[in-house]
Amino acid sequence: MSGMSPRKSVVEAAATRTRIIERALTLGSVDGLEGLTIGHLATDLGMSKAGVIGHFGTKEALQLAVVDEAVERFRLRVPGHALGARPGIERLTRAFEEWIDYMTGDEEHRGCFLTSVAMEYDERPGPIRDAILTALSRWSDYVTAELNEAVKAGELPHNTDVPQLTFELGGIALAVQQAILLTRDPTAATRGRQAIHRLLDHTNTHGGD
Amino acid sequence: MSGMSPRKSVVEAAATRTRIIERALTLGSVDGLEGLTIGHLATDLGMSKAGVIGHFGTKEALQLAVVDEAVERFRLRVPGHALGARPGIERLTRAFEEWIDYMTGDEEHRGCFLTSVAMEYDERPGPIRDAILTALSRWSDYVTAELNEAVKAGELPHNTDVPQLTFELGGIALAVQQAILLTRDPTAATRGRQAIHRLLDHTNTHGGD
DNA sequence: ATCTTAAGCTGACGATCGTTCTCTAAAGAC
DNA sequence: GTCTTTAGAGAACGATCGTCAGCTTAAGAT
Repeated sequence: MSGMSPRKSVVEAAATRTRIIERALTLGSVDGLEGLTIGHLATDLGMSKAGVIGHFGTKEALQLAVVDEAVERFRLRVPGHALGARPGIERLTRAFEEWIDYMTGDEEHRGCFLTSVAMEYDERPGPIRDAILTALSRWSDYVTAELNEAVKAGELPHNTDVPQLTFELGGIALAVQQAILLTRDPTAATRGRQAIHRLLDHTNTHGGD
Repeated sequence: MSGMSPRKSVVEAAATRTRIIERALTLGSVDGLEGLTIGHLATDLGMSKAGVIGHFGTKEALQLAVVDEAVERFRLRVPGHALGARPGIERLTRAFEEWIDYMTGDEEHRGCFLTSVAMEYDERPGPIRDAILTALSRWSDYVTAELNEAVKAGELPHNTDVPQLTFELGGIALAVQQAILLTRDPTAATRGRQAIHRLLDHTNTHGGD
C-alpha cells in the first residue's frame, strides 16, 4: 500500500479546483479568509497540501480565486434574480430582498461571504482588498443607476439624494448581516425588508419641502 | 552584553500592561484580534515574548483584556459624552454623533475597534464572542431605553417601532464604519449624521397612518 | 540588612504555517 | 503502440506560532 490514487484528467482536475474553492468558502466564512489554512483545507478534502496549493500556486492566489467565486455567485444570485423586474424601484427592491434571503441562508450556510471579507480586509492593503473594492464599487454603481432610473420615472422625488440613499441601503444590509450572524436575531430578515421598503416605497414622504 | 534591563516595580508593571494593551489595540485593528501575534507585539514593544504573555498568561486572556479595554473606552467616549444631554432624542443624537466622530478618528487611528471585532467573531464561539455580545447587548439596551424615553416624552410618535429603529440606527453606524475604513469616503461622517437625524428628528413623518 | 516577590529576558519545546522539491501514475496526443 | 503532460502524494524546508522552564535583578516588606 504505497501510492494512493493520483487520478487526474483535465476535467477531473477542474472539478477538484471547484471542490477546493467550495470548501474554502465554507471554512473562510467561519475563520475568515486570512484564517484559511492550506493544511486544514487539505485535511478536510482528504488531499495533500501540495495537491491543494498546486491548483493555485500561492495561498494569496487561492484567496483571490475564492473572492472571485464569491463575487460571481453574488452577481448571479442577487442582481441576476432581479433581472426580470422593471428597472427602478421594483428591480432594486427585488435585488435587496434577494440579498436578504441570500444572507438568511439555510442551516449549513448563513451570511454574505463578501460582506464578511470586506470588513476583514478594510485595513489590509493588497490585491484581495482591491478585488473587494472593485466588486463593491460595481454594486454601488448598480444601486445608483437603479435609483437614478427611479427618480427619472417619478418613483422617487426629483430632489432625492441618491448617494445618501445608496449609503443608507448599504447600512441596512450590514445590519442584517450582523443580526443574522452575531446576535442570531430571527427577526433580522423582517427588519431588513421593512427598512428597505421604508426607504424605497413611494409613500416615502421625504420631507415635503 | 548579557542581561538587558529587568525593571519592574508594581506601578511600572501596570504601566507595561497598559502599554501592551494599547499596542494590541493598534495592531489588532489592522490584522484583526485573531491576527494578533505575541512575537509581533513583543518586537514592536521592544520586549520578549515571555515578557508580553507573562502579564496575561494566555493569548486568549490578552485578547479578552484588549476587548475589555475597548469596551471601557467606548463607554467613556460615547455614552459618557452624551451624559450631559437631556434624556431621549437629544442624548441619543449626541451619542451617535460622538460615535461617528470616534470612528472618524485622526490620522493614526480610524474606525471603531469593537465593530471590527464584532464582525470578526460573529461565527467564532468562545469567550471573546461572548464578551462582544454582552457589550453589544448593553449598547442595544441603552439605545432602546433612550428611544422609549423619547416616545414617552412625545419626541417620537407613540406608535414608533423601537426595536426596528434600534436596528436601523445600528445599520447607519456599520455603514459609516465601512465607508471610513474600506472605501475611505470622506463624506462618511456627513452621510452618517444626516441619516441619524432623518431617523431621530421630530420632523420625521413616520407614515401618518 | 535580609528575605521574598515578581517583572522581564533567554532559550527551548512541539506544532503548524506556506512553499518547494521529488516521484507516481494516469490522461491525452501522436 | 510510445511519448509528453500533469494531477496529486509524500516528505522535507525554514519560519513562526503559543507556551513554558529557568534565570536575573530590582522592588517592597520585615
